[in-house]
Amino acid sequence: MDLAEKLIRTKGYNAFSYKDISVPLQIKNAAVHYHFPKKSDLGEEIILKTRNAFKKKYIEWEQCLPKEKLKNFIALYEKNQSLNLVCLVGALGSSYESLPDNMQTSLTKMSEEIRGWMQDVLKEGLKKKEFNFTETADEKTDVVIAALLSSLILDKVIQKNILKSVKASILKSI
Amino acid sequence: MDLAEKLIRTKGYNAFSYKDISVPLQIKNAAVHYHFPKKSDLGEEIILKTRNAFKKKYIEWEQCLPKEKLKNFIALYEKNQSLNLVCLVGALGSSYESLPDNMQTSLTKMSEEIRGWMQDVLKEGLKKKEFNFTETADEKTDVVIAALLSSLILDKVIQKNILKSVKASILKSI
DNA sequence: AAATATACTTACTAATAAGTAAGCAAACAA
DNA sequence: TTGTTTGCTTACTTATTAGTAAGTATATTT
Repeated sequence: MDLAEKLIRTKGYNAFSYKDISVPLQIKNAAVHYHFPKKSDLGEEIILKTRNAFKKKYIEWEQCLPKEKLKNFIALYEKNQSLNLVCLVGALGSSYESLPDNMQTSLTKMSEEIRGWMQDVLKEGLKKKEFNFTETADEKTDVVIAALLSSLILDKVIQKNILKSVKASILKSI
Repeated sequence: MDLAEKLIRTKGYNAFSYKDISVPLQIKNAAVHYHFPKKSDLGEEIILKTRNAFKKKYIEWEQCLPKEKLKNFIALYEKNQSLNLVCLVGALGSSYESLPDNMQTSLTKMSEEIRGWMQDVLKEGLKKKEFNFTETADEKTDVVIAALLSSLILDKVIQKNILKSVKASILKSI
């Protein structure tokens, strides 16, 4: 699953095959099919795994102040950047129409959960006067999650540290 | 080319084949190969076409004030949204590693051009006191282009009007 | 009028893809 | 100790993919 996830997040879901997993692991193609009968089963499991990992994180951060939560969230992207990986939503979402139904559904649910969490963080920060941006929390949420998502893509394409700028801009404007 | 572009921007480069072009056009597979011997030739041509279209646009906007230029740029994304298409950089960039060399190169060049243009617009707006954000123009550039890019992806995944929020947030914070 | 270029079609090839059915060895449970 | 489950392998099938070689009809140029 780790290998498959890395492949999805560098080459995309449609550009990797079970051979890309079986060869490095020195097993046969059919062994992969034993664990994940269909490629979409593997794809869905990876989404669920990522979603659970995020859930674990934000439970861990529950006692943090909003600004700290936001910084922790950005740190997740910095981790991805250091591993040269785009985020899963970006990797899969850009070819949403080509995804099997079960993957579309679980990707949508995960994305909604992340967005909902960020809305809560920004609202809490506004209430606690830790933040004082002029937009509504919902509007700000969408710029923040959108900008972070793309920054990992643009990092690769432009080969500049886009995430660094995005982080600076978010923290200054919040 | 229009058909191929649409396929790339809905399903991704690796999820479409020449059959997806030849069948609707009622021609044979080999006819497509006659015009674009390799799939990567077609891919590159689409990038160059998009780049030229953008160049034409920003030359058209040369006399506009910075804020107007920014609004025109956002309107490009609104157009894409209405057609249910993600932008080309998002569609291709998220699977950058899987792209043929010639496509990587031309995608990078186009993205740099867009980013450079936006940097100029924001610097000009700052100088003319039309904008007064606290970040540097270079930092703000990266949030703006990143947020717009993702908004079209997230629109599909979350099925909410993310671009609308992003637009509102950008215009309020600038 | 002859030569040539254009835009295909027909008919393939070689490679790779996802997926399956049947068999087998080792671990484990009754 | 016998039976069953687990985790594979072997050996396929079927479909699709990118790409090509050779031929053909229609224009266009010389």
